Amino acid sequence: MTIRDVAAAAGVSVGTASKALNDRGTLRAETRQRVRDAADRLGFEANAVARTLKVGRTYTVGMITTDSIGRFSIPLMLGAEDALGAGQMSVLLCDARDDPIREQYYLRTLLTRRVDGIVVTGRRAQARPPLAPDLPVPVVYAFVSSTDPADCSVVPDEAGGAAKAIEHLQAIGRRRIVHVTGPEHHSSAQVRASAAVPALVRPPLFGEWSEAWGRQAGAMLLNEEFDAVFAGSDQIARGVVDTLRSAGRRVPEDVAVIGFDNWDVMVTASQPPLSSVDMDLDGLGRAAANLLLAAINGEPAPGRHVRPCRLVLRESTAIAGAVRLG
Amino acid sequence: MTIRDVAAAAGVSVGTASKALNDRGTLRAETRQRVRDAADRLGFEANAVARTLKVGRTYTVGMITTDSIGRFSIPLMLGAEDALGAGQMSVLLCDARDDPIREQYYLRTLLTRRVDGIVVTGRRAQARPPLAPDLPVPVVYAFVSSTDPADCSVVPDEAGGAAKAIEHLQAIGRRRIVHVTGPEHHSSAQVRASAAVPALVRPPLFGEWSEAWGRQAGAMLLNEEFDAVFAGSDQIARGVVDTLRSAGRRVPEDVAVIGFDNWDVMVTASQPPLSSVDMDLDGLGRAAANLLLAAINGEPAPGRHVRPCRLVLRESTAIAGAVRLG
DNA sequence: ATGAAAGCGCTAACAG
DNA sequence: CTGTTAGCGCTTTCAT
Repeated sequence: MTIRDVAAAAGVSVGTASKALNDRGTLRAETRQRVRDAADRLGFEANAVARTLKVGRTYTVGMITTDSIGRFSIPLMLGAEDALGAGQMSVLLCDARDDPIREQYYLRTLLTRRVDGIVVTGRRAQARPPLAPDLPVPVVYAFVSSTDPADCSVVPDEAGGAAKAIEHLQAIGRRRIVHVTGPEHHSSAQVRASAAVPALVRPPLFGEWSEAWGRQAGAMLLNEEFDAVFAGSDQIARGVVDTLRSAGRRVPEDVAVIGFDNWDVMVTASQPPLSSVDMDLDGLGRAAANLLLAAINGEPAPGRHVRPCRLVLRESTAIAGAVRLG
Repeated sequence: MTIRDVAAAAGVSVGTASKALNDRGTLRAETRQRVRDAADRLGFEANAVARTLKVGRTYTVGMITTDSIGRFSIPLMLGAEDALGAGQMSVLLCDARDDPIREQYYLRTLLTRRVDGIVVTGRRAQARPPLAPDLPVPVVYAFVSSTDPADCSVVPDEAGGAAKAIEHLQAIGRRRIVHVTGPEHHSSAQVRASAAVPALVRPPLFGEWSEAWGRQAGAMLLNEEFDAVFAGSDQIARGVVDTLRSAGRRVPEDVAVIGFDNWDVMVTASQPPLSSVDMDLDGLGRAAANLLLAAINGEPAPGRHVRPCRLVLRESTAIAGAVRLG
């Protein structure tokens, strides 16, 4: 079943059939219709492979997730996939699992398949070395960024997000703010903590990205004076909240708590529901996709593109209340 | 940069170059090497599109996730992607978002691109109508299954998993078991509940797939007598545990609790960590991929392939203890 | 308005 | 052992 068969069925040449099917050239309306009818009748589906070979574009992009696909990559991927799909692009999925060998293998596969471009995503916001030097197709890094400043990366403004969280806590009257977050060596923990530090009543507590650590940190803080917690993640926030409430502190009346990530399952299951900083990963993925599409169309936008985070307010910081201490 | 350039650089014909690069035909070792050197020197990457057009296989499969990619599709996808990658297959990602229009659009895209096969995944274990009748390529359904029994589906044995959970609770001496689960109309809730019912001390409590519902159900149960809870999901289990503990019941001493899904972030964050039923979604994805590869190679295995669930035991059912009631 | 023909990059059958 | 050639299915000049 090729365009030959359609042409034969419609009694025209393949060239004419091609024009009819693609709305090109100048054809009599009647002819066009006749070809289309024949195509429908035969259930003809044009072979994209052949077209690709002819026109030189595959309308395909590769998506490499450096670390394994996790909670962060998903919204990124979906946003990107959706935006690319709107541009008629298909997405080849490559899960590199944090393995440089796999990454290079996938890269070669993608180049061999002549993708029009590549988006690289991953969990770690930290800058990473470029995929490879001098790639023949545009690459955009989403969430992860490249150490080469000439590469196109789109990243969340984590420092800005942290600042918004702090400002919000201050706006509801809190003055004694503490910060509990992930591992000190983790770039996101560092960036968020640095942005918060000027407003903190004590040095940040670094630990793990887990609820258990949140609970532990909460316990450690019980004999200190504070009226707000900015947590480096929703999981940590939830752990903190649990401990505080078990110890009789009211949230948000006694202590307001705000998390980071706005991970639905965490923020809604927490009691009370958590205010949080949303990095808009879906939008990030979309933005990355659009930058890639632009680059493919010859309008690259090199450099780091920083996108704002958004505050999502829920009960855990709901009550402005009075300033309770000091 | 085509094979022509390589041939020219090596001083051979394109045919010879092709053979050298693909280890076909009979060539002098020296010639073969000369061609390879030229290819390396020029950084030649064979054009997979052209090869595809010639040999008729794309070594690409489509992966359609019916509902949006979520917690369940991810391990499925990754398992499948990994297994397919081992077979040199690339994966085209299609997120249909529960929209039949999108699904059909993607299906056409995939057919147009001449994928060698399609895997369909999704969150709902419930059977769904086939993608389309008489597809020219093999399709396998993973987790979701097709209503057409002739289609190839691979699904978890949810009833068996529920039975294992119940047996485990009985094995540690529990006799008054209750079941709290998701919406009654949800196929997974039904299947799991049906398997549990003979062993239950009261009718199942149907509600939602949320922690909040688990808490609520826990509260409703407080004035009943029971020594074990089989929850339809880890989230529900966690909610139940929280309520029980707040009310002074010890888990697992007074009430053993087991969940379903073995969702790491839930089972580990719960206090105590939750025993759970694991559907081995990664293995499911792998199995689906292998069935698809087999079908592509002319050895289809039609029908429903049921895979066992696995019990993962943690503290929430850790203590055998004495039978406390009855 | 339509048809004929060249060619995208590669492989494979057939000559030499 | 190596070169020549004929396509894979489609698009696109260029004639007619």
